[in-house]
Formats: sequence, C-alpha cells, structure tokens
Amino acid sequence: MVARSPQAGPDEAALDALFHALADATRRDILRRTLHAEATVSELAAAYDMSFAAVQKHVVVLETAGLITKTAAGRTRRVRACPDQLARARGLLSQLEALWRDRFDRLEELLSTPAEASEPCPSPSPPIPNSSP
Amino acid sequence: MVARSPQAGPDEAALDALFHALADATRRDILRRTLHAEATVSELAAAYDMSFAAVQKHVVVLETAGLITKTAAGRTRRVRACPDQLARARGLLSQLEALWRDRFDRLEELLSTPAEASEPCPSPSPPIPNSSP
DNA sequence: CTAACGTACAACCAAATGGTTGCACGATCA
DNA sequence: TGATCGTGCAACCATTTGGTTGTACGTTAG
Repeated sequence: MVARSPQAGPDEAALDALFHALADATRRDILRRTLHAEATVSELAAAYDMSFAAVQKHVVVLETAGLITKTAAGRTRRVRACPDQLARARGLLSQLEALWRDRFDRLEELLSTPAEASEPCPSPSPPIPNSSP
Repeated sequence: MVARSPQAGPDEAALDALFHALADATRRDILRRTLHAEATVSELAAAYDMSFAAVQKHVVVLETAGLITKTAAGRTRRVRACPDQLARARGLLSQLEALWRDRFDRLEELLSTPAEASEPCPSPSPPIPNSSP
C-alpha cells in the first residue's frame, strides 16, 4: 500500500530514467534513427547542431535507460536501439489508462447514468494525431 | 537547439513536457491516484512526505503537461486526470516500436535469413512484467 | 612510425529541477 | 466578525541537466 512514500517500487528509478530519457527531442530523434537503422556515435553527432560530446552524453543517457546498446566495432561504436524498454514504458501507460477506464466503469455501475459528462479535458497542445493505438 | 534534423513536429516541446512529467515517481503516483479517483490538492499532499508546496508544484507540472485538470470547487480544487495526453504518449511509443519492426522487416526482406540474431539487449532493470499491450 | 580519426571523459558553466519556508487571499466555520 | 482552512505564489537553496572545451587513448590510414 502506498501510504506515505512513493518510493515503493524498486524499479521506480528505472522508470524515472526511462521517461527522462524520452523527455528530450534530440534523444527521441536519436532513438528514432537507431530504431530505424544502426549508426555510429559520430554519424549521430553529425546530424545535430551541437558538439560531439553533447551528442555522446545524450547517447549515454539513452544507454543508461536501456533504450539503446553500444557494441564495439573497431574504433567505432555501433549504436542499436532496444524496443524492450520502450515496450515497458508503453505498458505502464496502458496500465494507467486502464486505471482510468476502471474508474469510469465504477461510476457507471454506481449511478446508472451515462457517466460524468466526460468534458474533453482542455489540451495544452494540438488535438493529437494519435497514430497507432 | 536541435537545428538540423529533429524538427519533426511543432509540438516537440509538448512531448518534452509530457515525458518530463512522467519522469518522476511522485508525479506518476499522483497521476495514478487521480486516474483512479478525483482528489483535492491537500488530499494529495497528505499522501507524501514532503511539503504542501512541493506537491502543489508537482500538480502544476502535471497540469502543464495536460495530464490533469483542476476545477474550482469552493475553496478546494478538484484534481482530475485526463487520459488523452497519456494516450498521446503511448501512441508515440507505439510509433517508435513500429519503426523498429520496419527495420526488422527490411532486414528479412534483404537477406532472407531469420534476421539479425536478436540479442536480448542487456536490460538495466528487471525483465519487465509488461501488463497490457 | 606518425598522423588522423572515433570515442570517452573530465572540468567548467548557465539554466532548470525539486525541495524548503513564508506570505497573501478567498472561502468556510464558530 | 474573526479564526482557520485550502490554495497559489514568491524567494531561496542544493543538485541536476545540457551544453561547452580540452585532453587522453586505442584504432586505422599513409
């Protein structure tokens, strides 16, 4: 039971790292590239307007989060994305959405009315293209 | 920042805010609670070992990310979660996973071999229960 | 052998984060 | 009316983040 401390789960820190890694446009782009095809660190670095070291640090963050792996290849490092942690994050989000659906169901059960108005929740960003559910 | 290629969408900043909001155990817990049932800010604050102001700031972060909304109710504020942005995040992750599947397919197409070994990608955290895909 | 390349890493800096305390203000209760 | 409660916000502080430059070290090319 989550009485006081939210520090319950042992992998909460891993989730922190996961979502933190995803919370940066450059890192999401690196992830996209390496998801699509392997790349070396300098190939990645050449794609962005920042120093090599900056990109290398982004790669480290992604690696720490378990979203990519590097394998030595001569003097280069081949960067490869791992969809496992991605699936983990998606799983958590689905879990949360299910939690919401449960509340909805409970309401429907208690009051047999068509459920609490369902106001569209003012979105702070464009209406969502929402590609693949 | 991010000048060369990562200029995919105009809402990259919104995604930054979204994932950043999710990258904190306390905020994920607040989200869980409000997803499950509405709560006031002080009800939430009472659940954690930190000051009211700290929790209030977490609530602001979640609100900015569009993950929750507050509605005035007398002198209290009823905090309600919105699953829309959650779905948005999940959609992006699915998109990324699809990208990876595409690479896989391309490989299978080019070389008709059973595809690149598929090394398990050393996970930095427990193997994933992976609840609802 | 020597030079250039790809990578890693340290030191440094500005800005953001996450926490604190304190105060102001409207709503509620006695 | 006056005290109290719930909330928002500002000021402050320590730590982290995201960027820089510079350096070191193994690998490859000439």
